[in-house]
Amino acid sequence: MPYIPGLLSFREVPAALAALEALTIQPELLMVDGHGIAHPRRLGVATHLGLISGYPTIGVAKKRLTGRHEEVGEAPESHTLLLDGDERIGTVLRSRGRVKPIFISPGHRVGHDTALAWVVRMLTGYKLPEPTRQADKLASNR
DNA sequence: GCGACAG
DNA sequence: ATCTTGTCGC
Repeated sequence: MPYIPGLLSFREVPAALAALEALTIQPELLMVDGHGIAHPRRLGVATHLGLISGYPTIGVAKKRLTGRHEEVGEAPESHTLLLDGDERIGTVLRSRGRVKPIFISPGHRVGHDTALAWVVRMLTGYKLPEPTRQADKLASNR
C-alpha cells in the first residue's frame, strides 16, 4: 500500500497491530505519529488504530493535513486551536522555542484537553514528545 | 483549472 | 519519507 494523503492508516495500521501483538505488556495509551481526528473524514491513523485495537490513542503530527489555525505564540508550550470551520479538530502546539509547531488531536477515547496535557507532559526539551522520539530512534536503527 | 497534500 | 541546507551541542 503506497502512501496516499488521507489514507495513511491503511499503510501503517497493519504493522502497528503486529507490533502490539508482540508486546509483553499492555499499554494504557498509544501515542501515534500522525493525526487523530484532524483528518478530512475525522479518521486519521491514530483514530483508525484506536478503533481497531481498542486502545486509547493520541495523534501527534509534524505537519498539518487539514484545518486552519492562527499563528502560534513563540514561547514554548504556546498553543492555538486547529479548526475546520467552527469545529475544533486539534491543537497546534509550540513544543519548544524556534521550531515549527506540532499538531495534536484526539485519536480514540481521549479528549482534546487530555490529549494536549499528555503530550506536554511527555516533552523533554525537544520538538517531539519522548515516546515519538524513542520510536523514531528505533525506526532509524540508533 | 489550480493549489494542497499526515508519513 | 528522503534530501538539502543551516544552526547547535559535544
